Amino acid sequence: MSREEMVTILEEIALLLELKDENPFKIKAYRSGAETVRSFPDDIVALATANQLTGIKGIGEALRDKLHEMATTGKLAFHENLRAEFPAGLFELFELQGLGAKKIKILHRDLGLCSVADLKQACLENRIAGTPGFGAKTQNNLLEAIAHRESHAGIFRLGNVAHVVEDMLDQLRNHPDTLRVAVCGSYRRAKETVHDIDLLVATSQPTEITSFFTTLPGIQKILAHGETKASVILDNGLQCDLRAVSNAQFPFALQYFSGSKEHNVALRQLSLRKGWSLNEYDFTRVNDDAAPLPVVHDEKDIYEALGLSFIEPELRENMGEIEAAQHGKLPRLIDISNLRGTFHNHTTASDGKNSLEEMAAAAQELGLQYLGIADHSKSSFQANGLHEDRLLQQCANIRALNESLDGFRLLAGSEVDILKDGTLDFSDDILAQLDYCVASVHNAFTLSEDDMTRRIIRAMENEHVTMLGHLTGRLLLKREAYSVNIAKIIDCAAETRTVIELNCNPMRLDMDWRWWHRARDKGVLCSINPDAHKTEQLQFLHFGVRLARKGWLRREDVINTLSLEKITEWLKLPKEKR
DNA sequence: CTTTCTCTAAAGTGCACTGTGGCCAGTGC
Repeated sequence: MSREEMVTILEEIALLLELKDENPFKIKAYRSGAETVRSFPDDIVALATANQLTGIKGIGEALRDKLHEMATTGKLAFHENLRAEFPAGLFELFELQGLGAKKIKILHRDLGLCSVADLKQACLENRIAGTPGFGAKTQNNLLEAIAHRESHAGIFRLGNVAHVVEDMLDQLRNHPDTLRVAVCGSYRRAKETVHDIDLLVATSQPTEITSFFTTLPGIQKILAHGETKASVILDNGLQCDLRAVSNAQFPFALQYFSGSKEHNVALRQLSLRKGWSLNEYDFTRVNDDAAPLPVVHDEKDIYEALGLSFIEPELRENMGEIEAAQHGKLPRLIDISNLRGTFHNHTTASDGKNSLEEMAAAAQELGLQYLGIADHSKSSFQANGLHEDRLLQQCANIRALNESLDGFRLLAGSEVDILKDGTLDFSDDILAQLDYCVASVHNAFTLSEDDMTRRIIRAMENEHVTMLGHLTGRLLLKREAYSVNIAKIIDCAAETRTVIELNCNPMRLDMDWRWWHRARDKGVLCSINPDAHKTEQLQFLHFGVRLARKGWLRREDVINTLSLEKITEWLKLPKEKR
């Protein structure tokens, strides 16, 4: 049994125990046990098999024995018995906003509901309102939550599919009949969520490639399998299409399947003006008066032939990129190699999984020159936020640790909560002792747009607030952004010289890419921050850079491209001089 | 279920918000 399967079982036990109204601390123990297994630095499956899981914090006698049973027998009797008590479809009810174990238990026990489909039916038949604990409003909210879930069916976050996409690309690239390979579609354009994955291979043996593709591991179902095209559903439900084309067709197919549709429509119109018809295979002359056809070896040649400089895939949304390319006004986009450091990262002091030292080492390994530590503040109780004394102690620890580091620095910051009225969770004299500060909203999400905007603006007006964390609080495919007037926030950021964060956590990617172009034009600076809660999550920077590119950002628009020396100077400047 | 200021038993995350039902319970951060 793999580590992932162990984690899944422990988490499922936690849900089942919740349904049974078990001791909350027992439930918490299974959750934290799952997390311990997930992030255990050594081969935990081997240790569990040998029954050597002793002295690990969070794994006591009971979990040790259960992990041993899983590792050696491939299953867990305790889990199977528990599971047999409830219908399988009950679990999906946990995905609905506003439903927890208590209410699900009532729905199941008193109304006999076993799935989201059952619940929807019951809501429509007005059978929920009137049940003790449920009213008309709840029934309505549930219907909305169900609609929300349905609208997200079959959509995936960019960050959640990156791994499997890169894996498939590698496998296809290594096939002897492959000449060129690329991923197209919204993934290539760095949309924050994607519906499906479009892969493209240049080959002279298309049938070999499509057959090979359908035998790759991790495929749940083959939807179609022809000579030049195959379509599959992966184990995670993601649809993945492959097209095999000739080497000559490859640039056209790459351009066509990368989209967006709107961008391609505009491009084809340009093409027609030159007397050429453009499709996924080639250019053709529409009549004898048309100019001779251009020679095309790669995608860049297509754009050049149409009088355009090369348009990076991230920009292809027909949002001004074609006009800019006509006039040579495209921005030189930021690249991951431009990053020198990053802000907004957590440690074990609040809800992170790694220590200061471990985070510093991981950042150095990535080639960064500095890493900002911004643990939660005291009001974020659920995240074990720091009180003043712990914050100042951490500050001292960071400065001491820096003494032993060469060519690398930790920066002492805080992710300070913006309280309901826009004041901050720490007083100015505490904040003044930090190198920088990220201010974020973590509670009272339901304020009106005006109140929320005023609240955030008040925080930005504070001299010590270097940047604004995850502006809208959205969790992609899970929770809508709270209401806030983004245009006003951007204006205020420009005025107060407050940086806005591009939070790279794949769940967030907030502020949204659609706003960055405008913010940049007003002189607002960006900080690309992973919001890392463990060392591996520093890799989120890759997603952040792709979304920054999508927002037309250049190196000079992003403060964490500054060298350690420059950023140190910059942080010392009063805000109005930044 | 785990940890510990323990040795057998107790403690272990607090608060805001929403909706329901009559002032509290469930959910989410």
